[in-house]
Amino acid sequence: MRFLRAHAAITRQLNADLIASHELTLSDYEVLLHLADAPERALRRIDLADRVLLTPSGITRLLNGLECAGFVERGDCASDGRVVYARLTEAGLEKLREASATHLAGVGALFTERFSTEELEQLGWLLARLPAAGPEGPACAAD
Amino acid sequence: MRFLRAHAAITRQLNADLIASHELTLSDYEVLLHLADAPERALRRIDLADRVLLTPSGITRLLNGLECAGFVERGDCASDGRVVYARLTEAGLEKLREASATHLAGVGALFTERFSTEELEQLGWLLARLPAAGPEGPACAAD
DNA sequence: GAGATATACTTGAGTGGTCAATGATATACA
DNA sequence: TGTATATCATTGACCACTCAAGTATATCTC
Repeated sequence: MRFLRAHAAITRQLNADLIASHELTLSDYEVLLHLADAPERALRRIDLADRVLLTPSGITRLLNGLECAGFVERGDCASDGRVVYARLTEAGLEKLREASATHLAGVGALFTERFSTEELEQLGWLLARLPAAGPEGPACAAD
Repeated sequence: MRFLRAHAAITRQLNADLIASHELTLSDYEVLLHLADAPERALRRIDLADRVLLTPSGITRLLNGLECAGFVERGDCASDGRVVYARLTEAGLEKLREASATHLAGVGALFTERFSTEELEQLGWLLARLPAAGPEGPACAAD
């Protein structure tokens, strides 16, 4: 209960901050982040879906927005005609850099300034035992 | 990051379980739970909004569904003409009882069986320091 | 007691996402 | 080689929710 409330409140907050300052959804941000971290700055849509916990159709629609804004571009795969890569553009990388300032400040206010290093470690350790918390993604150190 | 992922995955899971077995959203469930715990089993809509972290309009629409299903009824307030109470009906209480079996089993699988009592305490203690985690609500012990 | 201001709720329009169905390609195997 | 099955992506229909605006009632202050 408290866990659920806590998260809900936090995501809202971070999301609102991001939208207010950069017109980017928290999901948008996460997608950009994962792309920036991937080899060639490109990822198959389905892998993206896995990483940000969205359905494939959610990813399609989200990427429509980012492509339209010029932050991400589509790319075909030579060896598999079914896949369509999402590749981060220079503009997207730039946008991510700007947005990360906001986001990291928000995260800082919520976590870093609120807990000691040991507490953060403890928290991370506990949460890692939840299913689907999955392997480390980019920027885990900060969150 | 991990925190956000963990929560997102968990809420989805619990929500899906609840919908599959009782056609109830996780928010619906939380509303019923708060009502059951309130004096007279009734709450002002705005208080409900605070407790389940939804906007007033979200509550209005959610309650439309629950009223339509007969789980909640509207009630005027004698001393303040603006407020409309949401009161849990017998059917609603019954529904809550059924649903809580599912929900608590889900929570159990995710938390209770995964952490020791001390760890749960630790987790609760850490999370309580997050903003908006707010005061204890009903059933906090289990979550 | 008459505004001005604040509070409780609802509504219309829009958003971010889901699910189920579809099309296209890839893989496995008789 | 051809058919069955699985996988990747997209689309249409829908849902839960938000925001901004509107209505109605309450409270405060002069």
